[in-house]
Amino acid sequence: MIENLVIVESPAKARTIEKFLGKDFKVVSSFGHIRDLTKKNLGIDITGGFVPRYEIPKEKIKVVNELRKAASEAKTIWIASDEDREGEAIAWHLIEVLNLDPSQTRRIVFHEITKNAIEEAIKSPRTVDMNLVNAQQARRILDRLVGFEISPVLWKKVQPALSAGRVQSVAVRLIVEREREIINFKPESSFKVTGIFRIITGSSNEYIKADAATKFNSEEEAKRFLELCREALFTVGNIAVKPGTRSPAPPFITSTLQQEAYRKLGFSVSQTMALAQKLYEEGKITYMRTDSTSLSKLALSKIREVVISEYGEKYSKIRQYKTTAKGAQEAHEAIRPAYPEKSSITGTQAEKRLYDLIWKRTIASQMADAQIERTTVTIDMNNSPVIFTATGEVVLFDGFLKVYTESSDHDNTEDEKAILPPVKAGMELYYNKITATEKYTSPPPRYTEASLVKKLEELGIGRPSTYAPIISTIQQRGYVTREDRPGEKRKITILELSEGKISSLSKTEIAGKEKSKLFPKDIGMIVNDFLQENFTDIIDYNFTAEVEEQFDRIASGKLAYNKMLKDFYTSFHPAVEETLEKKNKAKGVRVLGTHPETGETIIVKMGRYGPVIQAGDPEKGEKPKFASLQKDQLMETITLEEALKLFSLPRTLGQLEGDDVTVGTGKFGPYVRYRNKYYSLKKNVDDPYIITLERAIEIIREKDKADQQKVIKEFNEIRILNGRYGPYISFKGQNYRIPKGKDPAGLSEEECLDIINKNPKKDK
DNA sequence: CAGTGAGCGAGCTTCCGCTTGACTT
Repeated sequence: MIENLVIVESPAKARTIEKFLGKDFKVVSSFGHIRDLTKKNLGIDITGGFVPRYEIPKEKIKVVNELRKAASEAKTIWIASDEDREGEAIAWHLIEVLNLDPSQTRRIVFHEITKNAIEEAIKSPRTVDMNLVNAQQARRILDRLVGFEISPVLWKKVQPALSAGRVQSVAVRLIVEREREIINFKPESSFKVTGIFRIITGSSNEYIKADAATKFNSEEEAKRFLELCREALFTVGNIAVKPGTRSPAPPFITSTLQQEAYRKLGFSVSQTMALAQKLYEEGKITYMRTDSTSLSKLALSKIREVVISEYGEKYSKIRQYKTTAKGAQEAHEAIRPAYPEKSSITGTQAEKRLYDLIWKRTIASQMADAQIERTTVTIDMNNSPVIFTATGEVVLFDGFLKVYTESSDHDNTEDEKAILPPVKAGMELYYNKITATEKYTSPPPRYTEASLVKKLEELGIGRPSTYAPIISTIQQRGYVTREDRPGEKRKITILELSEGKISSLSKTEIAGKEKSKLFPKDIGMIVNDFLQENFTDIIDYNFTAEVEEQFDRIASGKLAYNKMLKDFYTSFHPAVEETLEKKNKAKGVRVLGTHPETGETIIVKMGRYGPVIQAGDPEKGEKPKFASLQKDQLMETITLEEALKLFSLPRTLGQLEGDDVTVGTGKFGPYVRYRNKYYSLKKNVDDPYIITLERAIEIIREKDKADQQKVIKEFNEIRILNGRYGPYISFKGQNYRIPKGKDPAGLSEEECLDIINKNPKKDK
């Protein structure tokens, strides 16, 4: 018999708490929720008043059995799940499932994991808050209704295996709408003028870099201005010195950690979370799924000690940050080092770097403001109203900047903060060089995983535990893809005034180059438009915020959960029925034009295997021809010209030793085909539309040569090959590893068979 | 590895939010 059993959500938390509580307490973990709506069907009795039907998922049966056993052996049971909506529901499910006797069950919560806080919590137990539980049930049921009623509509009206939901559909919408803004964006160019001026101070020359405050719309205007500059007398006008301060960013929460780890370390959202999980389990950082920026009292005083001993008293400033995230539940502390005095840890390189980031951010958050002096100098011209301005920045006191500066999403390479030379008003300046550079306006940026999380958080959509899964779901469904794009070359003109001469040169720059950005795919755009048309309210950016308000009213006992659900359902469900009944299948059909030779109508649509262009209308008795779109083409932007080009493949280039050499493009990109063998074209080198027979033969010869070297030995169906990871055995489409210490070239057929039989093949 | 785009129908797919392991290569 155990005296006390404490149940928490996380096993790592259980381990920590057990240390504080002495031998009368046993601490176990529920591993999150233990019960959920039935998986196979809707799991809700709608006519009975939105009564949920719960079941214990298969993977949770073992945990539940262990909890049952532990509970039956304990005198008093303390349920210490998180103090938020989900945590309260977990507590209630535990009581129900374990059939706990209320007289020997206590609900407790603690806000920080310290001996003191836990002992305090145990002194003041309470009962389960059923209003809060009902708010969670309403949330759960609403999400199930939306997901399980709309998804089947998509299976019927768009494509099988698609999905829709309160959160994922909005995430997709953000990406689709951003892409459309980019598609419709028309870049405009103007000329930005920058001068390097010389001042004479004593015997030496010093230089000052300044930008003209006016931009010029055309090359002619820019040139005329440079002509003025050639003749102008430049003098220092105004000198304005402004003191300023900068304050540190608050400690990390899940979303800001994901953003900074992406910006500073290049980690993906899921990578960051996996690393943070590891650090948490090893007791190196506090819990990594949190929406609260607050730090415990104990942590604050520890951090203060670290700041003072490392940097001195005047660098220290205690700050408590207010949590600003919409819908934050604040069940945990901010993400911080468990032991702030440890500025580094042992572990992999990635773990060390993430820890370092968390440590710096936490320490900096408790440091003094930086004191800055910003100087703006204007330079006047005697023959033009245009002024030049130069700004310089001097850090008078670095404060938190000594440790950490937050990064931004936009690369501000131009924003260098120089120190200005000593100038006085009225001083004469001489130009050294003045350039007018053509600059294009840029479209709004595509989302990265991390900036999408930021946006979702601003909208109050999704939770710290779901940001990473949302991103993988919308990619798995094929709605969006994370990709690099090479960008396109663009010509720009630069005018330069130097030593009285104006010269013009043209340069190329790369525009629209992208790395690891989220792009919508055709099916994502079709589903988005379909939802927009038929379920406008659900994918409204404010939908979550509105239902959250109602959940809050349920939590405070002002609204009955089934009343809320009934009101929602009576307006939602008819839209489902009506869409099923009246709407045609959404294929995203768009007419591109007519074929210039045959006169057939060319359309683009979503086919069974992906987006296709189609020439000819079967309803007019024409036999349609099809061609798949290329990976980088969108149904929304493909032109007639590009579409016609797609029909030109596959084509025959000519003959090699009496057999045809053809070129086409397939599932894995462009290829050359010869005697039933495929040869991939080199990426970014060969183009299937313009490749010559000579080049194709070169590719064939190269690959054949490589393949010959690939085969080490051959016995009937057994082949010993050289692969990417070294030699291996290939037999009937299965690959087998050669045991260490064996010479691949020296293997006999029997030895090979032996290896094959010892490694039974798996069905996949 | 590299094709496919007729139509029918059975049986399957799906949500969000809590939490960590199992499986090998």
